[in-house]
Amino acid sequence: MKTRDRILRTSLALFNEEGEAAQSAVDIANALEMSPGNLYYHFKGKDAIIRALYDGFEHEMRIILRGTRGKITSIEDNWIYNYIILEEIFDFRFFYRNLGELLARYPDLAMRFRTLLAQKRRTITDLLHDLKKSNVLFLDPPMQEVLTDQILSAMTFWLSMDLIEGQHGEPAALIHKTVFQIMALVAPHMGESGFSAMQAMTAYYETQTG
Amino acid sequence: MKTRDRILRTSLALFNEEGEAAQSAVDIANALEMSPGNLYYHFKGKDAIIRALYDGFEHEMRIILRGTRGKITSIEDNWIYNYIILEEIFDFRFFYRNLGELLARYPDLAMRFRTLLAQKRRTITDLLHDLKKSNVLFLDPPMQEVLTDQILSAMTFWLSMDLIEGQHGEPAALIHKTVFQIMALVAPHMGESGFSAMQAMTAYYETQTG
DNA sequence: GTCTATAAATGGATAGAC
DNA sequence: GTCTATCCATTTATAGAC
Repeated sequence: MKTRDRILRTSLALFNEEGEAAQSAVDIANALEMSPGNLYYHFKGKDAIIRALYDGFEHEMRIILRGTRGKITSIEDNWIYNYIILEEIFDFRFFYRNLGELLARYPDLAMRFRTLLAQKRRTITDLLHDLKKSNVLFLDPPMQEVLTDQILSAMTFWLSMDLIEGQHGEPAALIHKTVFQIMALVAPHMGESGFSAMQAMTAYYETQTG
Repeated sequence: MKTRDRILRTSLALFNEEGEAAQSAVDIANALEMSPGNLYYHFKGKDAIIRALYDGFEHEMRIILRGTRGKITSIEDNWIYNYIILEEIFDFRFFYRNLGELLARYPDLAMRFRTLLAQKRRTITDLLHDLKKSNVLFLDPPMQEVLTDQILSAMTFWLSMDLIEGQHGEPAALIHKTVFQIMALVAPHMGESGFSAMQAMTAYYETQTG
């Protein structure tokens, strides 16, 4: 593997496990058993590494967001789709655990992240629209706005909440729990079928965790 | 005013406006037109200042959380109560905009914040319980759990979301919007009256924001 | 491409005079 | 209580040898 890629891989792992703030350029070099000088030959510094990592994240996320135009028409599809998004976020969790800090430090990334968030918002809107058309969901426009915000928030801060709460369990369980919480935001708007769908989800959730 | 209090007041203002991470001990001293040495005479460093500020926040918040045992029985009471909590959080917004960072740096504060969060959770649970008793709300226990999480999340990350989204408007409008979003989490569980209550809230919200 | 060595900058902290 | 002066530690960044 090329040195550049090794640096990115190791940095990502370090950031995810120990937190981005705790790692200096020298720490990264040490973890790679490489001199700081060499690290600086490949990347101008920690900033450049973080930007390169964000490039990767953004690229992947855009593919996911674009990949499902009009294909999500059932609650089950929706469930899977949420899973895919959350898995991707989890792979770059260092970024989401430090959002405020990072976006304040890199205004260019802040702008790009906002654009990505707007894209995500559009995807959620489309998705809710499709579910309404399939008569799975019943929402008036203002409530749809609010629900979109709620989903977007849940998808952005689940990792922060986990960090705050302390006891970290299995990543799979955390992602599963978060998907469940997102579905629970939608469930109350599913009318008659909503109650039973929620029951089924709860039951399913219980077999997964309890 | 005592020097100690001047330091706390100015630090809080600086942290809230410029972000905690951007301020060094020397910056704070400069803002107070005071030597760093003098600052260190009163506080062992930025750490001690932050801890003192957190003491204040925790004290106030505990009073608010305890202050309304069994007094919230209507949706309107609930609205006001949310307002009071969010105003208090806003006064110490630097803390909430940097939660991850700060709690990682001060494990003792992390522990205290978790305890406070648990207290808040209990308050929300009690509150939902009272609203159920008053026949305003209809929830089965698992859904109540989920709704509690949703409310707690909304109350914890509204400032982060505002920071990310960029264009900051009036603080009052932001708080108002957040209260509305929290009420919108509850509204779908209010049965027949829920729809009309939500309509009324939306109308009211619209008159407030334009 | 990779290393060693070192400079430059920053922020945290203290001693001692007033 | 407050100031000046200074020191220490950490991190970023570069020059030049191999």
